[in-house]
Amino acid sequence: MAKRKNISSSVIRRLPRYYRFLRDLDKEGITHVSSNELAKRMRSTASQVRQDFNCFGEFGQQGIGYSVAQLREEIENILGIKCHYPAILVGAGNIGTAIANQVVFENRCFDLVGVFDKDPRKIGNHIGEIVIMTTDNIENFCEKNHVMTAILCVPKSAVDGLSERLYNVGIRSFWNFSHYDLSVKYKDVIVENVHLSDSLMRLCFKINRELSEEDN
Amino acid sequence: MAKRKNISSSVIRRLPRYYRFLRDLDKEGITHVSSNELAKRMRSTASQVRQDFNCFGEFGQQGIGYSVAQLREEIENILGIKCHYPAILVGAGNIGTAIANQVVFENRCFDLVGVFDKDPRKIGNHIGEIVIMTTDNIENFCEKNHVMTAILCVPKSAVDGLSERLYNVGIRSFWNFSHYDLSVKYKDVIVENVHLSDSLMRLCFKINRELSEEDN
DNA sequence: TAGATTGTTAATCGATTAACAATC
DNA sequence: TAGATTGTTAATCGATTAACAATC
Repeated sequence: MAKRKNISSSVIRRLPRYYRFLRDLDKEGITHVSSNELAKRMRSTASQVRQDFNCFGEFGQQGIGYSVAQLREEIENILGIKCHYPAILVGAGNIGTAIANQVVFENRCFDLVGVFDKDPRKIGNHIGEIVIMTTDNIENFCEKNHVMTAILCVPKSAVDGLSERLYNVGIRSFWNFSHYDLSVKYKDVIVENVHLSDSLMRLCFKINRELSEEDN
Repeated sequence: MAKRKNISSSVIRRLPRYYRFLRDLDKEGITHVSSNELAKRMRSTASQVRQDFNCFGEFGQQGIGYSVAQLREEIENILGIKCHYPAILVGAGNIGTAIANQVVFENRCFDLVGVFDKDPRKIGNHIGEIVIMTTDNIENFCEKNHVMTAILCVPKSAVDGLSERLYNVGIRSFWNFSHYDLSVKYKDVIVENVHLSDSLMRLCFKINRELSEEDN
């Protein structure tokens, strides 16, 4: 690990992508890679690759490049993938259920320990092996289970009240799928937003721009 | 609309968020807003707000501010939300189904005209009013229906072959949920990526960083 | 040794912030 | 008119790219 500068958000954004490409290289049986080769694969630049890695330490060897296995391991440590943070998911609707099944159960850094919904018809149903509980006693559950992170898949109207309750029992990190900007209300909170409709609007914008350029 | 500079990706990233906040202001019955007020709400800066809007034209009035309704409308036009692009969704698994029901049916820029899956057991099932079809004849369907955009919710292993087929029938815009970097392979393609597991890893990283800072 | 490639410093480029004249 | 706030130019800050000495 070593160095600890202030990592810029640009670098953070790229980290998981490095990890993915290194995992692929590893699978392909490639043992060493130069910043130049890696950059080509990722459509990045050798300079950027080296600068990014140098935020964290010196992982390469002059004249030779980087050991794929070692670099992969380093990035794994930097990301902290081997941690186990107890997490809950709130809102067992379409998205919530899909996220739980397809992403959360497969990830290695967060352990899903509870799923909550306010719809009485859903209470008692299962997601994986987890029983859906009512949100009424969510505070107790969080305290008992030392919940670190909440995954928010509830509608916008419900986030405000809910996030406040979770904040009050000490939860300070959120994976937020709702159309609500948590960081506007709380500033000592870690938030990763997945604003799906924002993403779709950006796609729309890019298409329009492309089409209007063709007209010229 | 007016001006047409090269809009930076930083500005594009922020556009849908402006749109959301303006919609909220509108709902609250607020008719005028200054760059300063808007910035406060969004935890941005007045300078940035004005700079961003000025990429597209002059929407404000000195001494008074911006008309919420007008600005909202302008951003709607900039984003192109009122367009109707025929889109297909490929991969009717957990995520695919959730995305279709919760995001795609509710958006206004893309019309979902077809859903595809290769699993024979899913063929014939419905998502909303749309019947799930086999991917075998996806090319024909795309051509007949002038499909503009593909939403990719298939596993990584399937993306490579599938995206090639879609590219070959002329599809040049993708909303990509798979762990695969389409833009590495095709450079004349518009891609919006939603790499969910990348997002979760970033959250993990940020938590770890926070915790290790507390140790100091 | 010669060639390759790193780590790192310096140069460039772009994005954000500050300042201010124009004007409602 | 005086106060407020824009649009826009200039200054600052940060991120990316280029360059190169160190070294495997």
